[in-house]
Amino acid sequence: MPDNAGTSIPDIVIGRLPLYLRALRRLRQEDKQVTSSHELGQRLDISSAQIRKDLSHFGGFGKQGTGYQIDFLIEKLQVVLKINQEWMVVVIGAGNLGSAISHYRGFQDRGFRIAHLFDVNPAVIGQRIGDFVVRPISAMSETIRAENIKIAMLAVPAEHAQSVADQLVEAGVEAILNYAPININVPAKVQIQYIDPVTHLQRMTYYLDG
Amino acid sequence: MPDNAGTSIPDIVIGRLPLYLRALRRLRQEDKQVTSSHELGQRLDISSAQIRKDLSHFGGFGKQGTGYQIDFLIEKLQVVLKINQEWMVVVIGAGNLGSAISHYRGFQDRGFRIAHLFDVNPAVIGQRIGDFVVRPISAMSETIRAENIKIAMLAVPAEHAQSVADQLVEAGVEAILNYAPININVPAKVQIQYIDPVTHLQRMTYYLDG
DNA sequence: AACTGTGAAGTTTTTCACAGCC
DNA sequence: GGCTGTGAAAAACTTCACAGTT
Repeated sequence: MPDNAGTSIPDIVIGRLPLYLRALRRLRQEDKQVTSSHELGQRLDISSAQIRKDLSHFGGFGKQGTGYQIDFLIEKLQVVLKINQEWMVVVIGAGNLGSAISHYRGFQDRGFRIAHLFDVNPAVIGQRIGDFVVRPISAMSETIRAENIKIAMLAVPAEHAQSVADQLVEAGVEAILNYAPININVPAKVQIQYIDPVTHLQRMTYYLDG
Repeated sequence: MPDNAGTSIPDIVIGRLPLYLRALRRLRQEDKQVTSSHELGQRLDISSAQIRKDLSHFGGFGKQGTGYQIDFLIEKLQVVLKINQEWMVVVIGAGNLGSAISHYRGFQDRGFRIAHLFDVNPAVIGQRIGDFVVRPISAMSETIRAENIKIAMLAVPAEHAQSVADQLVEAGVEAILNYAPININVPAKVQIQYIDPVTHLQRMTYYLDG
């Protein structure tokens, strides 16, 4: 759980902002200038009251009778989420998953740039994957420290996830996106998020008949 | 939102069960036989009361004074989640992401088997990716119907996600795991879950300084 | 002694509903 | 007329705390 001591804004609200942002950018792509809590809500399957209340935590971004200026709201949300800047990210693990992450072009225009790709396997170190040359994990801590990198994506086998995470934290990383299907423990000040497709699938099968 | 009309068990509870299951399997790997709500909670960063209450929705799986038999609880949770069977899954999109998904070996022992991999691009149709030969998307609906497949993983570009999802639903798919960074609309009876790494990253940057 | 299962209490989150503005 | 922002009400969720069991 994120440390909310200083602010009063619920984490669950923060978690919805990226969804609003994604939908807003989509609307802009469709050449819309203005939207409403109702329209956004319909797209996201979230009530309009919810959206208005969430946004109201950060100031009055809308206009009565009119709605929200899409460009303006995008800008504001980017500032709130601190993605009105580009964050450098490292990827650990150059297997199938790390490789797919490294090839993905969708980070760049949403606030993130992959700076390095590390792996422990001598067979892949030095090889080119996407725009990166795989670097040895032995150089990881030093690089992270030298470049003041705060965010890591972890795509190593489950059995190594905890120890690599420990190294990342020790090197100064403050946010980890863990793709390994295992819980890892980090200090409270370090942010952690998980991506495990199987948990999503298992959540859905509950509702299927069969 | 899943349709909870019939049952009274909150979706948020269902969403935690896969996490319990994952942790339990880990404990078993460590050769433990028995655990407690306290031990599980510590690993998952969830309160022990929460875990006990969640599990109590499905019956008394534990023993006072002792805790939970790990094998027994795993079995019970698998039945609750309906993964005491193997679900066939199709993957749509054979790009970097679809390819990584198709190579991933972690589905099999958690209740899912990839049956087919589809793509629209003639250049990749017929090619081998992992254990699969990429099939044309034109054959998708018929195959899904013929094999009574209920689950799909969607790894196509955002601009095609909605139309492919429509086809999937039309063909009888009842659960979609969408990797495209866009919201899609499906009938209420169809389950949908999203995987978008960027939303996770954006949620974490809010808490970083800088 | 250790731990579960659970009502009751407490907290958080969502929805309602409407005053106020464009 | 349409829409936001927001207190107040309602609903959902989590934690407490303890009786009961092994």
